Amino acid sequence: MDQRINEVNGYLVSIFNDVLMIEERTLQMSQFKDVSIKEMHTIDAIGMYQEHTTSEVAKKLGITVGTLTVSVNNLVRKGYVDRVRSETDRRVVQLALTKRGRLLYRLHDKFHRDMVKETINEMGEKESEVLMQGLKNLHGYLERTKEQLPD
Amino acid sequence: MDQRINEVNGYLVSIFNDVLMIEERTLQMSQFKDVSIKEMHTIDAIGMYQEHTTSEVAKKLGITVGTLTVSVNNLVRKGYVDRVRSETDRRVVQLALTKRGRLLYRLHDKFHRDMVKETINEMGEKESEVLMQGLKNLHGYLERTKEQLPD
DNA sequence: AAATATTGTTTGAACATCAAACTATTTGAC
DNA sequence: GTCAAATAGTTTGATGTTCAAACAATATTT
Repeated sequence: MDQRINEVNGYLVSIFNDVLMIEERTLQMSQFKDVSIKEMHTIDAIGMYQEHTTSEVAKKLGITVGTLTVSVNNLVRKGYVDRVRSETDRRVVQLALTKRGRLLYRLHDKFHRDMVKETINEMGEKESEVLMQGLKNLHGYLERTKEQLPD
Repeated sequence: MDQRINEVNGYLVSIFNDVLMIEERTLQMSQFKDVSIKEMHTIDAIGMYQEHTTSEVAKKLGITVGTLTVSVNNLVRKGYVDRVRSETDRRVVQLALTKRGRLLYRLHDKFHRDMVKETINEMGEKESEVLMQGLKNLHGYLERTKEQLPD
């Protein structure tokens, strides 16, 4: 049992590191060299479809609003994000991707989907169901742990 | 199938973010408030047992040697890491954890192990085997992807 | 012995992050 | 309706992270 725990733990850690590393390198090799991995995640959190406020995106990313403002300044300057003041509440800023931002979003999304697709294709229907259940358990445990943390 | 991919992908992303967030918050609440999550991973890469050179640790972390030198400066100042010049090759620096560094290492390791243990305990022997197989597949795919990247 | 290679450090520039002070706007209390 | 309080976002100062490039010290090769 202890052995199993170490093995699963090891795979998880490796997977985390590899995904980040591959994402980062892939970006640097693409036409989007001016985007860091953190900026990529900000673009991902802003999302393709609806507009989202600064506060919403900051919460989703788990960073402060101030940090996001700075990052969005850079992304606007580089042409990936648009800032739009809300008409109904002039305090609110809606964030949205530019055309170029959406192009990058789709590229990144494809990387993620291909990664998972490849894994699942090697497994049967039943195994992939169990894998998902395992991830769901892990996710549930983490959500419960998060709730126990102060504020 | 497409739905399954989205679900697995979603869980993976959430798990990544949650683990990082929980690790960070747990550190801030502990007696180790002066250690960031990045520094924690550096401590983890230096490891409990053998000494490792600066180059080895940098490679493991996927950062440049220069970046590691700066980070190790801080960790030495804060009392978590010792630098020892190799006797056999005076260019080489061996990195090792101090007593306090080892204490933190064990705390972090326990967090990881508890996280996985909880998940596995909720599953039967067979399911945990399948979960591991899934993670192994994913890991294999990532390793192959990594090899295809230039240097 | 001199040229070359290796190991690590330093430095300058850009980004990431937070907390706290600040501005603009909206909401609520009276 | 006005004024106080709350809310949304920005700015700023401090610290950390990261890389590339220049550098220093040491080891290896020729």
